[in-house]
Amino acid sequence: MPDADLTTADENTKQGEEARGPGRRLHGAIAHKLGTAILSGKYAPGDILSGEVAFAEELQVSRSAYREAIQVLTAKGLVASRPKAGTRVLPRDRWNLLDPEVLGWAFAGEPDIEFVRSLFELRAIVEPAAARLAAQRRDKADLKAMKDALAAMRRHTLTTEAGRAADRDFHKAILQATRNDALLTLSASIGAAVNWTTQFKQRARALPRNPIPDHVKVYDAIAAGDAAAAAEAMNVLVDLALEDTRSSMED
Amino acid sequence: MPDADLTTADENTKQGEEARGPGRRLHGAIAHKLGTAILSGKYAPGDILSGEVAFAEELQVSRSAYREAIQVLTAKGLVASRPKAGTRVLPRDRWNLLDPEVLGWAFAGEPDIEFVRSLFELRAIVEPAAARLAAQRRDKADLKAMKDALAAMRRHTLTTEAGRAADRDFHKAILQATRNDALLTLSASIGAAVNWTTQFKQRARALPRNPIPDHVKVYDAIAAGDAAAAAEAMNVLVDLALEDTRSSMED
DNA sequence: CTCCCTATTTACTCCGACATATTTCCTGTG
DNA sequence: CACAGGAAATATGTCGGAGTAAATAGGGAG
Repeated sequence: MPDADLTTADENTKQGEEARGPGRRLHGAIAHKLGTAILSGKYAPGDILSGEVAFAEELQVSRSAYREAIQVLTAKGLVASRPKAGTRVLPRDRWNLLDPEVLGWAFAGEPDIEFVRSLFELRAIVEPAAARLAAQRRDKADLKAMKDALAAMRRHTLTTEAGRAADRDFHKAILQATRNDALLTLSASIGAAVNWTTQFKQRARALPRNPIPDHVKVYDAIAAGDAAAAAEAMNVLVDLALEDTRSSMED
Repeated sequence: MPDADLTTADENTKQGEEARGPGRRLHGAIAHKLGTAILSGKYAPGDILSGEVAFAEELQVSRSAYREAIQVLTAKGLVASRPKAGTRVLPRDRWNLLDPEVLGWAFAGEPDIEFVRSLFELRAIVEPAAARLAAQRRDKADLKAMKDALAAMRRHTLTTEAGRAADRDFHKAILQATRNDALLTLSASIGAAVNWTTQFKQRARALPRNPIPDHVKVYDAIAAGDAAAAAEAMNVLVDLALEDTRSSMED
């Protein structure tokens, strides 16, 4: 049972607009709290969060707020509610792990290293193929977006937030060039995951090598329309990230 | 604006448990209605669904029900609500297209053929790589699950629902053998999409070729632990589906 | 004539109570 | 002793109202 009160919910009412924090609404804060609890394993699949009124009292909020939070969790496939039976945590394979918010919850506490590995493995599968398609379908605007992102990466290093944002922009530009909405959505999730990992572990040694030349190789191949070279160049990039993840697993 | 009343919501109260219909709850029905409206383009990104009370009256439901529905849409990244500004439809790149429910909404009306193509393209990228991993990591239980699914596919043909379910089970067993939760979640979405397409267009000519031998080749390669052969065999499978999608685009 | 400050309108957010459906337990019968 | 039917208990689903934050429009000053 959650013993902590919801004093953390007070902060979100203060910060106004587009905060990325625990949730800018009351029910958002509750969803964050419950979501992290589920993702961290505090509530295992099959457990029932019985007692709508009990939880509402526990969290010092009205039943409506608690109910809206449950609605969010239900929408993401984490729980399912049935009258009398209570709210049950669904099995993992029903969870929508690719949801950016769920990803945030997964990385809020101690992220499961196996899950991080699976995400980078997925990235290693998708991005080279995306680079291949981008090489075939990119237009001038796409190339300009990639070029701008590269320039920004050179100005700021990857140790700064601006530099990491430029890195994300570069990959996003590639995904946009694929003219594939499903891929684009997927990349948004993966990008968020990568962002969370870098934010979680601020390890300085994470950049053992200058990433710019590898990125330039990807760009050149896409600009030249060489699909095979683009896929191979991107393969080098993501394999480096995958290796980095594997090495950090041994810590 | 939605002119139809929500009499369709009555049916969901009757059917009890795990119905796959428009929504087994009232707010679920509203979310379905609004979700399909957004996915079909009836409400374009940037449009505001202003008037909580107006919509609630329009739909003949209470504000709470409408509000819960909006909460679901918000959780899936389709809309964002702010005081005074109203509820605004977010740009497409914020949408969680991989959410099974969103996929259902996309296929509820006239599915966008470009989007269907992008989904099958994603499948063509992911599944061969998944087969490769499965060949390296599968154990006896995985192989048994695949074998059982194959047997079920032989018993029922793909023209029946049971046969298609067996097909999904086969692919799911492969994805489970990858030991990759992110891939598994993704395959659930893709499987739902494939299911929706077959359900949407009941074209008899969609099966020009006996799919069993191709599936057996995938199974044999995975059982043998031959990663390259597994990837190639799966490639044949998904390329056939992709070609089928492309040909149906010309209708 | 333009810019800034203020007040009003507007629409979302939160709250507490009522109605309803379902599960479980108990009792009676075969 | 086992099974079926009914009643009670409990959680979910629904409803209308009050509070609050924000955007727009209007007025005043520069």
